Amino acid sequence: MPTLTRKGAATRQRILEGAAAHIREHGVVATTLDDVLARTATSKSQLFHYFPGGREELLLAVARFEAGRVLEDQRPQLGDLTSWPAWQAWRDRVVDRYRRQGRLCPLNSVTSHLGNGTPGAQAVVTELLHRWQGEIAAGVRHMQAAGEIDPGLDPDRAAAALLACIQGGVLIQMSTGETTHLEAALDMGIAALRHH
Amino acid sequence: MPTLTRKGAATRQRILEGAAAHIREHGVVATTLDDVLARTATSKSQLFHYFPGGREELLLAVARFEAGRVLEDQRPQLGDLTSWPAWQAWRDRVVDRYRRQGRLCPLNSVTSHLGNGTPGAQAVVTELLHRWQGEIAAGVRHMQAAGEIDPGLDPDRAAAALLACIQGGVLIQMSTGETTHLEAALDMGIAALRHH
DNA sequence: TCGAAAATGGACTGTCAAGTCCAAAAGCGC
DNA sequence: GCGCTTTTGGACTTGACAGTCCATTTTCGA
Repeated sequence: MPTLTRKGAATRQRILEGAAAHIREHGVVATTLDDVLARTATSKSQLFHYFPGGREELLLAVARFEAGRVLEDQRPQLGDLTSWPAWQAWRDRVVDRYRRQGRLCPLNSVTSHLGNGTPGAQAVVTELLHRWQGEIAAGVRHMQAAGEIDPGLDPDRAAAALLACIQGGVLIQMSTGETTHLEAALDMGIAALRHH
Repeated sequence: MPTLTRKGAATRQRILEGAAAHIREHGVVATTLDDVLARTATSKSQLFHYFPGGREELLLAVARFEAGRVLEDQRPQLGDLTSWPAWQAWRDRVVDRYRRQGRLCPLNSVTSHLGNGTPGAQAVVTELLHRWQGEIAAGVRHMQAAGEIDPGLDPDRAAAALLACIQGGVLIQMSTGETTHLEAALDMGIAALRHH
């Protein structure tokens, strides 16, 4: 593994971001290496220099890149679920994020194309889900400590359910283009926390 | 469109089911027309005779085929959500169905590969979702009529939320292999109906 | 400034799979 | 059984795209 010079690192990053952008716009299936090359003004040898594993390695890198954005896009609300208005603000932020994103979910797209069973893809997704669920659970615990949520509720299980609500809502949005299901599911999930 | 003889219809069906089976086992990406031909003991000309649109038309047909199974696999419980034990039985059936299916969701796989925006794919999925949600909503209404659910609850919105719970739970199962999220989300969704 | 290591350009190859074509066989209404 | 339509076999064409290779240029530490 050769050490990267400043220029090399920049090129690698350019390829990665270009690939991510192209995938976000056109989907994985319609993204060839040549597309990425053209868009980023790089050559084949560069791509294979920085991603020796070729297409597969590049896709995995894109998956990691996109996974990193998911939680960041929910900041700072996700880390501050300390009051009911804060939960509502987070809910709005999530809905807004996915409404903006539109019908394409790059992460889902990439990982399902890579095969969900692939070790690499699986690692990226499960780690994201795990952290996501952990942050929600932390919010639940905080509300429990504040006496706002029944202490008998299992925070992890509740967070798991809420996470599924989001995933399902987004998945449905992929097909319908509407965020109504996402909103309904999130509202129901949060309401369930309050009235357990 | 030539009229199909008995033999022709059988061949067409054989190709369709063979393609669906191969996709369920190996995923869309790893399914070529030649694979399908080999498995179904047919020739190229036959495939293009019955599916003039080629691969794309075949995939769409597979999507329709798989979509048709989804609700059928939830019978008879889905059509009979008339008591809390019945809801529980349905919940168990859904969990069981997806546990059996394992990590591959043929429908999701096919449609996301076809592109969720494609008119054909979109029609198949939205119609399935619509009918699914309708059946759940009918169950909610029935329980409302029986005085078991708060009549102030919007049945369609509740059904939308519950549907999102399922979709999200299944999506997470694709990556993790576990049905814990699906179970947690369904339980929460049904509990929300009771305690609204 | 010099030389090794890294970065780059781009032509070239090989593979694989979708889709075409035509001639031969089988089915079906009469 | 006759003739028209449907069905079938399978070779062939075409195109696309991942991945390879090597010569050349640039970077960067000593």
